[in-house]
This record gives sequence, C-alpha cells and structure tokens, in this order.
Amino acid sequence: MNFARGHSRASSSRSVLPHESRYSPLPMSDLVHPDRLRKLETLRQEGVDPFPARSIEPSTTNEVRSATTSLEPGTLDTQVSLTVSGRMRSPRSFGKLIFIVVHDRAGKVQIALERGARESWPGTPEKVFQLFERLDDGDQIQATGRPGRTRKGEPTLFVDSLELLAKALAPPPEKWHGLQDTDTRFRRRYVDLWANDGVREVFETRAKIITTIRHLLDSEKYLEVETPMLHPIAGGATARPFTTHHNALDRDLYLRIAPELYLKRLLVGGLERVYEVGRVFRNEGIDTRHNPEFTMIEIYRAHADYRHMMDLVERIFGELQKALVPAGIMKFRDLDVDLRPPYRREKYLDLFQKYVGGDFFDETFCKKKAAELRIPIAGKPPEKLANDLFEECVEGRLEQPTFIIDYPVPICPLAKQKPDDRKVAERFEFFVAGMEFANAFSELNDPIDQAARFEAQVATHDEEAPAAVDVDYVQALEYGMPPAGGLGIGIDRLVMLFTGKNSIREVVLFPLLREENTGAPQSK
RNA sequence: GGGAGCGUAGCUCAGCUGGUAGAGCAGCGGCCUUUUAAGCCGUUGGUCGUGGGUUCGAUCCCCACCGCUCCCA
Repeated sequence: MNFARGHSRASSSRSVLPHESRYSPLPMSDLVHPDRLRKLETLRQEGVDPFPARSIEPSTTNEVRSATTSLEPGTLDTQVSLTVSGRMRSPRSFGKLIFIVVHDRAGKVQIALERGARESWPGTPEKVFQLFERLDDGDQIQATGRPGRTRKGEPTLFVDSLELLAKALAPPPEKWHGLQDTDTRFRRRYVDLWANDGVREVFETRAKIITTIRHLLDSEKYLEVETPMLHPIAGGATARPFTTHHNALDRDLYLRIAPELYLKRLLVGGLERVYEVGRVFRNEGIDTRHNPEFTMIEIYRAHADYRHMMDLVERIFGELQKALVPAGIMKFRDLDVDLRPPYRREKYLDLFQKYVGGDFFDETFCKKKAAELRIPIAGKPPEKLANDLFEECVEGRLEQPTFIIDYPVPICPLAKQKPDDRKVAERFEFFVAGMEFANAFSELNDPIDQAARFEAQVATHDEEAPAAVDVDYVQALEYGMPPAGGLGIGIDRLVMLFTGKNSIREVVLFPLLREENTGAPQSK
C-alpha cells in the first residue's frame, strides 16, 4: 500500500526524488525526505559510502560515561580514545561547537565537535565538520574521541573522527513528544522503541520475566520442551482456532489454541516435569486485553496435584516480585497490590455465596439474579449462567492476589473431581487486580472419562469446541498417565502487571492491527 | 455488538454559530564555542481520514464508510 503511495508521490508535482528517472520506479515509502536524499547523493559524489559494509565493535554509551566520572567539568582525558556508535539525535550546532546525542542499547551519551585547539587536544578535524553538514537527525553514526566533561559537567565524547554508518532517509518523529499516535506507534515499533521513553524497558522487563520463570523451573528440574504448533485437532482449551493447510499432505491443520494435550502426552512418556513457553493462537476479537497470538507458559508435574501448583504459583510470583518489585507493593490501575506471597485461598462456592448472594446450583436464584444484573440468559446452560454471575460479581473484587479454588465440576471439563466432594473439581484460578493470571488443575487421567467428555464437547457443535475427538490423546491416556498437576500462566498479562500497562498491545512487540487504509470505502 | 471521543504539515497540536488553514518542532538559508526541548532572523511545506449530501460557499453542519482510543456487553 505504501508502494502505491510512493509512486503517486514520485509522479506528483512535489517530487521527493532528485533523479526521477533513476529512483521513481523504486517502491520507496512516502516518508523519504528530499533533503536527505539530496545529502545522500552529495556524499556519494564525494566518495563517501552512506551505507558502509561494516563498523567496528564500539564501546557502549555507558562505558563512555564511566570514563568521565573522575574528570573535572571543562576537561577531557587525552590519554583515552573511545568509539561509540548509534543513532544520532538532537544535533545542536553553534557553528564552531556542535553537540549531538548518540543512542545505543545501553542508553545515550553526548558527543561534541569542537573547532579550535586546546592546550592538550588539537580539536575536531575540519573534515568532520564537513561531514556533519551532510548528516541528519536520526542517522546511524560512529564517533571516536576523548572522554571529557563540558563546562556544565555533562559527560561528553570530544570527537576526533566521525563516520556515517547508515543514512536515515525517513525523518525521526519530533524529539520531545515522540510518536504519540498509538496506531502508528505499533505499526512502526522500530521507531517507537527509540523515539519514546520507556518502550524498550517494557520489553526488557518482558524478557526478564520469562528468564526468571525459566530459571526457577530449571532449578526445580523441569524439562523445557517444544511441542507442535500445527495441530490436526485444536484442543486443550475452548476457543476458535485458525485454520491452515498443508499442501503435500493435502490436509487442513489448526494453529494450536493450547499446548496442553501434547504436554500431557509427555507425562505419559515419562518426562514427569515439563514446561513450554510459547505462542498460542485464538481466532477471536482484538481489544486491549486480547491479541490473536499470545504467549503462555504451561507447566505439568507428575505426582503432584493442584495444591502443588498453587505453591508453584507462589514461588513464581515470589521470584518475580523479588526481581521486579523489591518493595513488594506496587501500583496497578490505582490499586496498591501487595505481591508478597503467600496469597489468599478462597473457595469458589464460598465466594459465590458471599458476593452473588445465593447458591451456584440454584437455577431459579441464578436466573432471577441474572435478570437483575441484566446479564443475558437466553440459550445458556445453567452452569454457564451461574459462572457469568460469578465473573460479574466476584472477579473484579479480587484486588489483592487470590487463589479461587475448588470450582464446580460442570465448568471444569479437564479437571479431576475432589475425592471427598464430587460436586467440585480440583481446580484453581489465580487473580490479581481483578485479572486472571493462572489456571490450574489436577489433571484428568482416566481415558474412559476423558473420551466421554471429548465426545460430549464435540456433540455440542459449538464453534469453540473441537471438531473431532482427539483419539490419539485418549490412546495416550490408555497407556497410563501418572497423577499430575498442570498450570497455565498468561505471559502477556504478567508483563502488563509488572510494567503497569493497561493494554496487551503495549507489551507485544508487533500486535496484530487492521490493515492500514487510506480511508476510501471498501468495495464489497 | 452498544455508547462516547478522536483523525488538520514529516512529528506534537490550535482552528470561535460555515467565508478553501495556523503554531511549535523537524527541513531549508543565515548568525552563534557550552547546549542538553539550545537561541535569534528569514523561509519551504497541506486533497483538513475517504466518499456523498446540504449550502453561493464546508476542516466546520448531515449521512455512510475506514482507522484509532476509552467505557460497556
């Protein structure tokens, strides 16, 4: 789409391209700036490659700063020569003195071109000033020079030599406000990451969350595995799958909606403690809490049940809290959330009684209450309606970390019943600030029971139910799966919590967006 | 799915009950050796999201559509 617009710009009266015959057929975006192209051409004519093949391994901006810590303002250390590379921002020219900020992965540092010699230093060569005339805000550059401090004390690299590493033909966003438009931010995440403060930190935190969990599980002797993303039958959760097609096999496949059934096959295989961090795909709407592809971690442990998984959640959240929220208490959506374990454990039916004000299994009560709350009743099975009441009346009130335990059996198709109370299943969900973060149960391992539940699911012909019974999975159970606890945690939500972001799009690097569009009506 | 708001220069935003558009930053031409949102003088740049309607005349009013944000389901 940009291609077409690029063409139209190139052929319009306001052409950006200096040598139209040479450039206009190229599918450049319309962000390419004519002045920048002109400078690029000038550099080429002067024998400077605006996109050189390589650069040297530089010091980080941090290391340059460190080299200045013991220096007095207004001095520089001529005994040291450092090279720093990155994106130049905010060039400020005083004619004989130029300041530039260089951004790299570690942060930023100021560099200075200074015309005229000091006693100890000959100053920046004239040809560097000439090169500067061809540079623009946003270019990738590499500077070598002496660490020092300005009169105001700002750590600064005083430049001996300067190279262009890559010309930026598209201008960067405004230096103070950055990119504000959310849509553009996510479409051009490669700009958002350096043009807006705090964006990169979100993804650094994201990586830290995942490695923290990995380290914990590895230390507890779990094996990290990778199971198929292409599934013959989309099972292990209730959701509509994406469909795809394998040409050689001439067969439809589904992108996985959960890794669960493969991970439990591995329990049958004797691996006993396994986990997988990975993407799952659910063909549903897009909003601030849902992206069609998102990241889950699922953890299975043989000879354990849901109580062990609750303890594991406390260890995981405890580690994350220690690593990311040393104070223990953090703000999330105006709530002060205390993340220090242990966490409250409340029975589902008790919470139902307390907040909904009746009995889960009392259909008459539930219908009356639903009508009061204007929750749609039509066509819903009684347990679904009762659970809707629960979600409406209870979940939002669970501000501090809370385990909801012992769910009614009818809403737990994959969990074992409690031996001493057949009405409830060994299942919990973990809530913080009204949001669900984990879901776990004592896993069903009776192949006969499992086959019957699959069949019942398929018989509903619901769009979110599997289209066929996963006979291979039932067969796996026929070989005997040890008693096991299973746990799933939504990574994106975790990142939202620990970075204080309200939208999943803020914590996914490239969230799915609608097609970019000129606004013209679509032909149907 | 429902409600509210938004879409104007590369970026951030103004634009009064309707008279075909402005600022700051960026760019370009100057001046400037201590800035860090540098400053000063001058200046280029717009299909006002798209399409239709009302009107002598629409960025503004109406309708539809596209996209984004927030709230609700």
